[in-house]
Amino acid sequence: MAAPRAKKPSTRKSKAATKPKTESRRPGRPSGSANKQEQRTRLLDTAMTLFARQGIAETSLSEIAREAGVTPAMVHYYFSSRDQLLDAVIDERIQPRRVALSQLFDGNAGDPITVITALVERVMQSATEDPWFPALWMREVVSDNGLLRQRVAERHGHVHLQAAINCLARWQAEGKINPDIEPALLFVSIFGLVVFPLIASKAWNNNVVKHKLTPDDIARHAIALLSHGVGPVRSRR
Amino acid sequence: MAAPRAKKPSTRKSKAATKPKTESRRPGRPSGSANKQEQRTRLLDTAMTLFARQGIAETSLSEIAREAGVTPAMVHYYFSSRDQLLDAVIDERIQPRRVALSQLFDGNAGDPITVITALVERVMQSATEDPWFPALWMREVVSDNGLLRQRVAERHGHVHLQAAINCLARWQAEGKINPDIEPALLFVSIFGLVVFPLIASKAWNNNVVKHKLTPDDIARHAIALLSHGVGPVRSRR
Amino acid sequence: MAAPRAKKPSTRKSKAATKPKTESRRPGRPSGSANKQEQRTRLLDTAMTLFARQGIAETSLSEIAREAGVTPAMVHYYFSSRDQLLDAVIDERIQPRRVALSQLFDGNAGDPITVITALVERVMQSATEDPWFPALWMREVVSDNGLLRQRVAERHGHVHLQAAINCLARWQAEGKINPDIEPALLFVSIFGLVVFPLIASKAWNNNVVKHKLTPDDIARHAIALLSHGVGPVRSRR
Amino acid sequence: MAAPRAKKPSTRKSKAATKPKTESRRPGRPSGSANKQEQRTRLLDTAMTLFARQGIAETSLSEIAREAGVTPAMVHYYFSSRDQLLDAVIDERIQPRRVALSQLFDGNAGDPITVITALVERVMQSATEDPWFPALWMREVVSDNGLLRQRVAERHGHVHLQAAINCLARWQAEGKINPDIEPALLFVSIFGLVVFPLIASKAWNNNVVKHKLTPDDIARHAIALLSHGVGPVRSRR
DNA sequence: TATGAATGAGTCTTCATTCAT
DNA sequence: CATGAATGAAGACTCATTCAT
Repeated sequence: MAAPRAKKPSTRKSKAATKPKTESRRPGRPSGSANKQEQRTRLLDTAMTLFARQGIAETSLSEIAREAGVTPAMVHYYFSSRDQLLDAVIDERIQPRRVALSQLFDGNAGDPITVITALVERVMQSATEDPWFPALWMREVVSDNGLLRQRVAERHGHVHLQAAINCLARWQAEGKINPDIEPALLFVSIFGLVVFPLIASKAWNNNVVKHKLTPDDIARHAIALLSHGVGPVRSRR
Repeated sequence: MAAPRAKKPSTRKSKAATKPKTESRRPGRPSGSANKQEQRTRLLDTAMTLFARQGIAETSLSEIAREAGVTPAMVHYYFSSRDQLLDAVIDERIQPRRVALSQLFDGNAGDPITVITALVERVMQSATEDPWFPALWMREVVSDNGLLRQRVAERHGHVHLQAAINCLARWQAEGKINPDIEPALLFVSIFGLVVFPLIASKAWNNNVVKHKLTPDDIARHAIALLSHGVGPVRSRR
Repeated sequence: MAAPRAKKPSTRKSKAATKPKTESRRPGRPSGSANKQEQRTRLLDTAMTLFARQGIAETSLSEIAREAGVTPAMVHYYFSSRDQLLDAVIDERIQPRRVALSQLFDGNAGDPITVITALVERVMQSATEDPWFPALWMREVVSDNGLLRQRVAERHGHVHLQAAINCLARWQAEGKINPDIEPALLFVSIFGLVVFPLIASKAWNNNVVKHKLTPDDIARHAIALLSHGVGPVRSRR
Repeated sequence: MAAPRAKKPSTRKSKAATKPKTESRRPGRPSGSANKQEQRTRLLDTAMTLFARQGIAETSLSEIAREAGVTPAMVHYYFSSRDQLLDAVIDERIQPRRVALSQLFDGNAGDPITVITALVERVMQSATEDPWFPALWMREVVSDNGLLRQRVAERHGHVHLQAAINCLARWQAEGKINPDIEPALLFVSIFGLVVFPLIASKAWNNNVVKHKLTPDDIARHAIALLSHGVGPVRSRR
């Protein structure tokens, strides 16, 4: 019935170091007595943060409750079960982003590079707005056995994705895209080209690489790669 | 001390559907009395399979034991603890692959495209040889909070990766690589360009895309993208 | 972190014979719905009883739960861990008694014999009031490797004991106490002179000794020994 | 079936600090290939040491094996079971001492004080010869729920003790002993008067008491108390 | 004679979930 | 509306013990 989660992750994972310990409010009478909807949102936010920080399976409801300063029973009260909490995560946080990203291809005006550049930037922006975005997406949404992957597909299918792919395929048919490229994979490739480096570089700074890589560096890198491949830029036309 | 793992994942996850249930041998006096090393290898293999299929946190030692047809106590006998099992996974399965992949850049002879193509093919080959490779790598090794990420870094650092990056940087300095590309990210980008589509396409077939994508399709796609970007191929030279 | 305890003691130990099996209430919805503090106290009482009856290491949390008619998880609910249960035992049962006994020397009025007699009687009384007192004290509090010894010292030190010793030393300086006696040892000697015989005689009756020794017999014995030593009473003055 | 023992005592007990880590021989081919009897004796010695250091329930057979530099299976080989190891401990280490101590009263010549003094000294000597003596005796042999108490009684009864008590009773009848003293308790009182202080003072030095108490101090204290009680020495004769 | 491999039973602990209040 | 109390189920781990070699 319940969704997987793990023991207190007393692993060597850099948790202690990572966790900024948001001054976990002690339970008790809610200070502002926020209305139900606000409270729910707050809990969901807390969940997203912890899910991204430690992984979904590694985060218990008690942990979420503690971090949000409420009782574990209250998390249940608001979401009925762990399972439904995950559904809420998907419906209210994941799916809207999926739609927003795919929609860039909707008014399939413009040339590929423009739209793709926009996509890269939109992804980058998402990552900046919601700190949970890259980690959670990569590990739980697109990973093969990610805890949300199957659920996302079951609940919302791939309609928007399909539309984007169709657009790419049309472009390819029109000769605007390298024919060796597989349109269905292109969308996810673009995505990977942003998220993968974003995450990989996170733990590196001052170690593997000398200077800290900014989101802009990563976006530029992705766009460069997508625009011309690895090779040096050839003379235009 | 112990690494995270999850309760019996009785989630909606398509587990039941996914699990091919390899006719889990019932425990009992060992039939073949394999020697200790073989037995250990068998257990490690089982662990890799389950870790890739369900995720590490979602796989209990009992599950591994059951799947391998031994008692849970025996898993302990061979690995002493969950923690050390993960260390074994890293030292004996993950790290060798990390090294092998990076080493392609060692004799940094040849031009970028050749080496990169070789890398793509080697990754593809790894994925074919070891079914656990893509899923485990993506979710546990490179994901931000992957259960192996930190541990891999702690145990083995990034020496080989560094060497590969240096090679790429040299090429860039020699004008063989697009200057807008970030060498440090390139390696992981190449990787992502294979693994991401590999995984993403897995659940799609007959759904998002009409024809089943073969490993070759994916490799061709990746190489095309890396060679020239999305744009149509320009006149050679 | 966890404190030692032992496997089901299915030894030859006379356990089965000894255990009066207090009609272990079956778990289930609480009949009387005692408030939390009462419940906690009841559990602590059960723990003290079993700890005294079998030893601390030999008593598992499940055993305590069973005896108290609750689930093992509930013992955790009330004490969080085996370790903290032991801390509760010390803080709420052991230390108060330590203080009470030492305090007899506080208003150091009166002559040695009077105070010492009072001490003997107070110890005797403790043993009568709390059946767990002698056994637990001897085996776990004062024994060299008793499971509580170190913990008691760490949590509460020896302040009161020190005060009592100071009082004894003062009396000795005033010539009221045999100069060959070591004041620091006297306190524990008195204690031992009551507890040791109390415990030793417990299993003897009708065996080593013909008539059952009452607490009074033991107290008289201890006081006689402390007052004049083994020798026959010499002419007064 | 098995006798109680505990988990790896990862308690706060000062183990780490206490354990002198006798350079635990690694298992392997026995160096000297000692004959069976010697080997057995060595194992028993190791067991006594650990039992005294940590308690019986807290010492696993593996621990004994490790400390002795043999395999756990070998401990079994030599003693057949945990239970029988305890029996060996009793028959070969405990009981001989019990007899030796009681025998002091055998040739009931001499006056009480002389014999009692001899007893105190013999106990003291035992404690010096065998480091395990005081701790083990107090916690496992005489404590109410000591793991050896019942077993000792079952295996060897109290014959010698009885003889000693008879001797004391006779002396009392002859007016050589304070009539308020209970002869049956006197023996154990004498014992307690040495062992109790011996153990209690162990952890104190430089803390509760300023100067380190030597065995001689303790013996003198015990004899003083036994000879004249706490009061100042009255005019001799 | 000795031991490596294996296991069953039992420990502490954590969690999602329920329910009466 | 919220929660304190309680529990069943499961997980990692440890140990004494067996047995084939």
